[in-house]
Amino acid sequence: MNNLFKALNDPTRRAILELLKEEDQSAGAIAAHFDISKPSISHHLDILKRAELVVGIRSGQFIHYSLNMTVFDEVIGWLMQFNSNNKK
Amino acid sequence: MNNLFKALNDPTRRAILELLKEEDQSAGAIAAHFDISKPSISHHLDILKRAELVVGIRSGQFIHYSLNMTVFDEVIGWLMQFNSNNKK
DNA sequence: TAGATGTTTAGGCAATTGTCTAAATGGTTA
DNA sequence: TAACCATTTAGACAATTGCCTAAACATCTA
Repeated sequence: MNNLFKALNDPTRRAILELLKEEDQSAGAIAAHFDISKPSISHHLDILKRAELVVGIRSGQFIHYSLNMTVFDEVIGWLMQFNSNNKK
Repeated sequence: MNNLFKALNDPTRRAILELLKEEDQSAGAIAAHFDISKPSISHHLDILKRAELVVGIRSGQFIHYSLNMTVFDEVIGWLMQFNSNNKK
């Protein structure tokens, strides 16, 4: 849960997720959307990978990144506990 | 959205939210649950307040903190966009 | 008004984070 | 194999974060 919020706590990483929501993309294609160096994007992708929010699959020279939707449910679940009316 | 994830990206702050889910509490009562100085807890509360995740209402010397449930929906809404099947 | 209690503000410090450039790794193709 | 392209790793640096102690502020009560 901590890794998840850490990964989500950055505008660039959230933008990457929104990009991947539209279409799976290679690391380079992702980087092309930002005014940030490729190594930095690579680092962001690593953090997203560790949080299991994205998955990277190598295909030749390219590594194609895509969302791992299931993990989002975990965060949603944590947040949902506050919306139920089980106050003491 | 940025302030929200920033506020949520800390174990102590998330624990404070879980405490307040059970019962509204004063700043001092909240601090008593942690092995952290009161000023530090006060600072955490300030961050939660800025994110509008909690509300503090003074009652005499005490300030009673409670959750502002509505804001949680904003985060849930952002996360939900990834679970729909509107991929291109 | 003093003194006591609850909370926040101020200032400082170590750890973490996001960025960069340079160099290394993995894979393709001539 | 050599040149090339895609990506990551390494190392450095400034900005941010979370913690602390000391001091200030706010409120109540004697």
